[in-house]
Amino acid sequence: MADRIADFIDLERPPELVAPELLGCSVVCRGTAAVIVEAEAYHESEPAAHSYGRRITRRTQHLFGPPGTCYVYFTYGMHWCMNVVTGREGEGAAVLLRAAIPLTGVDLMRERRGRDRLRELCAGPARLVQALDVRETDGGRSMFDPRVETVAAALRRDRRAGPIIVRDVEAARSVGVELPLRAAQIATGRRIGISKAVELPWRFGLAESAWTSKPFS
DNA sequence: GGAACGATTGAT
DNA sequence: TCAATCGTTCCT
Repeated sequence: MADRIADFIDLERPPELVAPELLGCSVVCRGTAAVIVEAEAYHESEPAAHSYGRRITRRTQHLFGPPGTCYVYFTYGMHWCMNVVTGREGEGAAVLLRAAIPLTGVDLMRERRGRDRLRELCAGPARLVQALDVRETDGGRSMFDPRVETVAAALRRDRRAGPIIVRDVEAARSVGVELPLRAAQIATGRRIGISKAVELPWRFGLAESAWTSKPFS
């Protein structure tokens, strides 16, 4: 099963190469779906990463799992964020999903978020997790299944199933994202909310998109 | 044991 | 600009 993940996207590479390829892919979870427009790369070799210094704790254990694993963490005493593990098992690399365009189950998202404005439902890592109802217990599970290739198929899974990522060209097109993306459509910049390794341009996003957590300047 | 600090968000 | 809020990290 794990070997077939490579048929989908080659996740066994550095996060700064995987992150831009996740743009335009759809995350589907518990009756909702959204198209990814912003993501950041983190690697154990730089101090902004939770895996820096090979710190393997209860919190970070899934960050060292096989590529495709979901890493969910709690922060600021109240928020949860989700990552996709990349690289080799035990490496500690991941891509933080930061923003997406709501695609399916918008009413559910509004209910979960307690907010109405479409623009703010999935624009931010903790907002995205809340809108999709991603849970702590989803950590450690794979976010890829080669048998599930479309948003519709992902939505047909067991309602209790956690987040899964698909590359659905039609779904992306329905919210104005044409795949494959051209290089010029991918913006890069400094990662948000960190105080170390701030110079790395490892934030990736859909250029000019109104759906990112912050504009790329 | 204790202090400081978050890969954030929403209100002022 | 600032408070909320609590697990993790790091120091004593």
